[in-house]
Amino acid sequence: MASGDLHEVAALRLTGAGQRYTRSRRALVDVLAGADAPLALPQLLERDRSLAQSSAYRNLVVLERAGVVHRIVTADEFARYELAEDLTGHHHHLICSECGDVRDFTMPASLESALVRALARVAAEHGFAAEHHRLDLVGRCPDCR
Amino acid sequence: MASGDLHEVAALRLTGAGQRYTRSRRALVDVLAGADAPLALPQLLERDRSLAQSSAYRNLVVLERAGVVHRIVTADEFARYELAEDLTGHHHHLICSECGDVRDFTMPASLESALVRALARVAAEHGFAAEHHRLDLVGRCPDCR
DNA sequence: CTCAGTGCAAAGGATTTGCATGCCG
DNA sequence: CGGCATGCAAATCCTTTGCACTGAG
Repeated sequence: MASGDLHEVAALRLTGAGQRYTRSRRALVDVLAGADAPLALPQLLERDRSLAQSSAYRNLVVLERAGVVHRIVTADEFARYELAEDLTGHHHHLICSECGDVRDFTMPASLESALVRALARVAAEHGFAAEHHRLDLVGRCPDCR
Repeated sequence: MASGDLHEVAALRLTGAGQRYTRSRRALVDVLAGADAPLALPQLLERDRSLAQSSAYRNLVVLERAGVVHRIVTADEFARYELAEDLTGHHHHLICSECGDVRDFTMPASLESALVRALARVAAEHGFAAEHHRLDLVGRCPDCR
């Protein structure tokens, strides 16, 4: 997605949620859009020094509620943030069990759709209203092997 | 797995890791074996009042390092613990996005193995040493719908 | 002027750690 | 006896919140 479109969509979703698309919210979206993996808060602050910690946390909550940002929790200390899937495309995460680093990957469409069908059946069996699924591959990254 | 075998395996793994299989560690394994879903710490303490909070946390770390217990992190505040997969069988988690509750489920073997093959390829492409995968289905549980 | 957004500093809360005591080997 | 395990209380550290200030409309 082009950067302009991205901001347009983000602005639309925020105003739809009764929120403004301010300078620092736009900055967060910019940083996330420029990353190829989910970022933890210290990484976000590092990539844009003008961000204040508390405001960043607060704005990430706002962006998440507006459906612009997605928050993920791995085994390590920090939560990580990425743009919502409908802005980036469906993907999964490769997580290093040693350093907690995360990378994106995708699966063959045929397998993905077989998975979705199977999960829909599972959800139905348990009376759950399925929202989404999450597939993580955990291992040692090249640096930690 | 029979309860006796379970404790035998647990004892073996702990001594193998240079650790003792003490009364409270055994109690943790008992509680986890009696649950049909991963438990958060307050739930563990509740199910066995003789457990002390700090020792429980400490022993869960020991048990995890010995490969007896597996720790999972959902989006909510508490980490959850379950017995290691080789003691219970491979399974996945149905997670309620509202209350954080977790249930176990399994997938058809054919799909599971197709998944494993695809993931092996992805790991290789990224230079990762694959350890395991994690598939979560997120939705609203019957109580929260 | 009004009110949401901001940033600093302080508070929260799950988890970890220090330390004195108890118990297994 | 020696050393790990225990449990209480205190410390940690990511994250949230209180509050006074600023800026957009």
